[in-house]
Amino acid sequence: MKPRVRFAPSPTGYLHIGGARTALFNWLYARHTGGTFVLRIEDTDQARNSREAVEVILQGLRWLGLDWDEGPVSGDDMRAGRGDHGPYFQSQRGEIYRRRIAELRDKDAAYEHEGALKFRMGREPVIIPDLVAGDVERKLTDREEIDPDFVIVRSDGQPVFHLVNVIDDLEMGITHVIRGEDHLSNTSKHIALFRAFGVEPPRYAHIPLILNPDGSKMSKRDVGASLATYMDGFFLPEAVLNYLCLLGWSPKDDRQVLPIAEVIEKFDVPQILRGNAKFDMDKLKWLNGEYLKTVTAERFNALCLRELVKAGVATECYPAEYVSAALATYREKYQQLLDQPLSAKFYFSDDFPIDPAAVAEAFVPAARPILDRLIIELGKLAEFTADAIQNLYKPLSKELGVKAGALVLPTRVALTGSKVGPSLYHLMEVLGRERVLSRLAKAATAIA
RNA sequence: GACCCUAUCGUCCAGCGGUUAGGACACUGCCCUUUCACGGCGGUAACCUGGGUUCGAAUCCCAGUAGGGUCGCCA
Repeated sequence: MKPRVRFAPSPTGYLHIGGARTALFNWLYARHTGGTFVLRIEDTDQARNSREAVEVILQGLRWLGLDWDEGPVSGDDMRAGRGDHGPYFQSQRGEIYRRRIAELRDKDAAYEHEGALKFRMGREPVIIPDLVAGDVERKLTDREEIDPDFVIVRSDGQPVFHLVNVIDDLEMGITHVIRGEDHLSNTSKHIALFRAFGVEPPRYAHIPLILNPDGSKMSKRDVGASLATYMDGFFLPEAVLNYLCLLGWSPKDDRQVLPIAEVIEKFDVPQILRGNAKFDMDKLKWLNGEYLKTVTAERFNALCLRELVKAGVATECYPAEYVSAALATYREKYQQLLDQPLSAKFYFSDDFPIDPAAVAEAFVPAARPILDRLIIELGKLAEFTADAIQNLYKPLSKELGVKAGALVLPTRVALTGSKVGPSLYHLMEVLGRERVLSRLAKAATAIA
């Protein structure tokens, strides 16, 4: 029988990075085994539910490329969905729950207590055969020792998580439950529930949690906790996915950059690591950079443009070829554009930020004759290309008996307002002779 | 308080009885270079502690310690 796995998030309005990894591991296992990946929305908590919150989850999974075989297709139409084990929203499965609750009552596995319905839990330790942690013997805690039974239907008639989760997994024919380790202790309850229904529980695999760098639990407000951070930021989904694969799983061959197809091929549940992992944004960024190197100019430009728009740099009045040529000079130094998007403004406006320290260092009196000479020579250049400009600067510095930096620095500061930036000769070619000459002239005048 | 999981460089992983304990990120030295990057070549840095088992333990067992999780009419 082919495995059937599921990702069952609660629509809270954001997709947690840990949740994304849980989805990833389920997806990987399904794809590795040729099984089925089911998406089920656990929206029993009416208070924090909305179509938008469901959309956040669907869009997050789609962004990562984690396609599901069964489940909702949109948050708007909760009736529509792929698969024949629906509905895939718990809020629409009331009838199923009622039937199963009646079954437990009939079997005397549950009883009423203060308006609620409680499940008769055994007192013996439960063996949880976990694919990651091994056989776990779960004994009762001291509080459970007093009363091992637990509520499965609230006094307001709403069934609780433990119950609906088990019923859904049972009805949907889930064979492997791959979920966060925070559920490990509760699994004894789930196993007991399955047995009460007269069904063997699925196989369980509890994966370790993702922690903050300081070791604390990663929660909503922590840096990098929400997938939106990456979707809205300068990140490639394949890089995020790759990083997540490396957190708690390893290809065993010391490689870091792995195509997802290869991960699918190698992935298996028993190889998942047992310990929690701390989130390392630096490594994710490095990995992102590795992927960025291989991406098409179109995708790269789209990311850059989004950052420029955020920073208020208008590019729309420039020809597409110009914008694209300008962004190309940031290809190998995207980090700079990211950290300081305004530093790229010199391409799109004469009113760009100017670093006073750079001006003080570059526009010394000795720079005046150099700039004047450069203006003349650049004006005479037959072709205003990076190569031609470079071939002008090098000999000229020799002729003037100064280091190349003596020409380069004033030029760079005059053109960009900064000491750092893309390759000077290339950015000059992109900027074009007219803009270059006018900015150099302005700088030369300022020195005098 | 009880129960459960975990424990190799700062971080993520490799190691599964005998290794100079390996790779990556980060940090750092040198080279390349018009700046900043990229890249290339190096460097610093780890087996939590204490008992066992064994000729021999990072590797197996136990305890302690530490970190995380769970014990809800939250999911």
